[in-house]
Amino acid sequence: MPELPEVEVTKKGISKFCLGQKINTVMTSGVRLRYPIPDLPKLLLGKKIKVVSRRGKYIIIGISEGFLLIHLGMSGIISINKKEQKMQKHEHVRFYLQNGNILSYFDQRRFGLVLWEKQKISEHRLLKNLGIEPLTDRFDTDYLYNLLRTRKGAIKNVIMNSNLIVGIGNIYASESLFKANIKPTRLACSVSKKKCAKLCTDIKSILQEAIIKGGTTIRDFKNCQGIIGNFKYNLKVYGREGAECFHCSRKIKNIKISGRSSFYCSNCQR
DNA sequence: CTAAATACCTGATGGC
DNA sequence: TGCCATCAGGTATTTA
Repeated sequence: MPELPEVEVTKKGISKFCLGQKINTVMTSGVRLRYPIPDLPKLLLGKKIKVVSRRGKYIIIGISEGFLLIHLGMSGIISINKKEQKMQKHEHVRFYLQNGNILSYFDQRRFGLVLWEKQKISEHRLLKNLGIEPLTDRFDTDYLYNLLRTRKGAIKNVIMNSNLIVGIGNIYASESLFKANIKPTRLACSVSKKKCAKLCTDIKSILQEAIIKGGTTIRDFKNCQGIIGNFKYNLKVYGREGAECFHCSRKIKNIKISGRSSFYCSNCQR
């Protein structure tokens, strides 16, 4: 489900409710996510939330003496509410905060994770090999060109590889490549420097706009206050198989690239 | 080293 | 109604 924009929206949303808050109670489902959930009640009771940040699609919550590392997988949602109720289906972690807010982590498919890390967070095995943040200034034409020039795989796979660039998933890969007029199957090494310049700015503008729109909700995604994202109205190719290209009116195609649906216009993208 | 396939889950959907 | 196959926003691990 969530790519960089959805994770950023989630992170921003929960920050204002949790920053500086002490954790009064912790509950867990006892069900295993991608990895087993650690003994959070023992670890976090009475501790204070100091910082909330994001690295790629990971949310990092800094709490006295350690970090909570959270990933939403395909179906994860973090919600904030105030009223007490029974643990719900697919609710795996719940924090009762001092200010009365209850923060819950839901994940239907359980591809996500909630881990506790006491060491330096950037050294964590799941974070240390992550690629560049696409919304930083360091991610520019030269950086992208140098990344692509040596890769023989499909450009779509390369920009989705989180060890190279973080945060771009199946939706925003298709959308960025459409905007840059690059066919998703094109070999990365065959993309010219001029095209790299366009792709670089298009990736940034797509992600930025998606954040502003509150993310993309196809089916499940909601921000921490239960509000869906509206970037789906900006989608030009994703999910539009058989519909007319907004630019040239030809039919949008859907092919599999490494097993993932990939939408594009065979006329506008080369 | 790179690139593609596989496995991990639940649930929705469509064909027969 | 039921059953089966396929699909879904991710990614660590395995295989080639």
